Amino acid sequence: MDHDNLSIGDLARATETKVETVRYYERAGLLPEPERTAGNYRAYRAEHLAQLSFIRRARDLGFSLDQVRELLRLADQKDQTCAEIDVIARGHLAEVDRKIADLLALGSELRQIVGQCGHGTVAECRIIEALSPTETNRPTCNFTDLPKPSTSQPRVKL
Amino acid sequence: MDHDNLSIGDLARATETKVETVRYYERAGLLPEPERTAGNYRAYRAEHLAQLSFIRRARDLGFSLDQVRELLRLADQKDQTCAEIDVIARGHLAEVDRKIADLLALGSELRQIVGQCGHGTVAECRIIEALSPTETNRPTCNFTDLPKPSTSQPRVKL
DNA sequence: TATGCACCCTGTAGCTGCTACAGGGTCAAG
DNA sequence: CTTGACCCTGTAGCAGCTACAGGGTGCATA
Repeated sequence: MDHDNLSIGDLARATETKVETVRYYERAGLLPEPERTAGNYRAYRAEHLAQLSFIRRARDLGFSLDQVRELLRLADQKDQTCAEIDVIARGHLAEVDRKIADLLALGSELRQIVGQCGHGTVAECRIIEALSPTETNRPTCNFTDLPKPSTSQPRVKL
Repeated sequence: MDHDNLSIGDLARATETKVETVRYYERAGLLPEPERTAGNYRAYRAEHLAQLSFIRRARDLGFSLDQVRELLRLADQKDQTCAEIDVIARGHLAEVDRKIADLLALGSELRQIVGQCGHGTVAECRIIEALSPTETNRPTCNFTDLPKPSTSQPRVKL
């Protein structure tokens, strides 16, 4: 590849991305289609490198691909206010905080269960017991009085 | 459905699971194939309800389907020690703790970035700036001195 | 000149854990 | 006899990649 063009492999190495992922981002509309060489190789330039770096950094910070697409679009409108950018970033932060709270709750529940294990036989295992339906923890079902469908919260996404 | 059999809908309601998910668990080998009625309907019994409750509880605690399969298998060997169960549970707890740590780090980084936003134009937006490659934050690339592929840590799974 | 090797291309399938159809069959009530 | 709620199978979709298969390109070396 000549002096100011980068092959897909160069770009991938420079951003610690897999080659397949770079192609995936192109298909997904996150990275513009680059020029091609005579041999049909992708030929990237500095702007692609900058854009892919931006994408990677945003991904590292946990933004979804949709959010990254939005951020890229907004980042291009240099004279607009950054209110929308702020909304995306704050929304994502709120999501991260929510996940931390969920995981903390989960972690303490798990820790409690694990802490009770007496290292005996499976029959007396408190972990299995904690997972099994008990008198107080049994799903409501005496085969005649089933509960109605409930719209419960979606469960924690790990 | 007769007096001590449950239809898939009954089972789903009793465990707050979608019908499709129950069938999925069967295909995935988590739930044994039940008997069928004359009309080819699945006919579940109390043991299926107990097992599905176990699965749901384990899933709520964030165990993977593979882990749940293992737990179910181990839970069946009542006279063995629960050492393997303990290993799975502790391993999962360690994973949850790791994710919490990752998310806390991520959250504080995000909070710092968001806190710097001056609500001006995109051109001066500190959020975009934080995402962009900078002098100190640029991917190593002067087009002649590219870094070698590095085996970095996998990024945080949100 | 041949050949080997590293790299590139496209296209497709796989991963997790569901969820959502489409296009049909079953069954009890009215 | 129709309506409606349920059930069946099979397949495709979501995110965000990752991993081939089956080929082509480009450069160094024997």
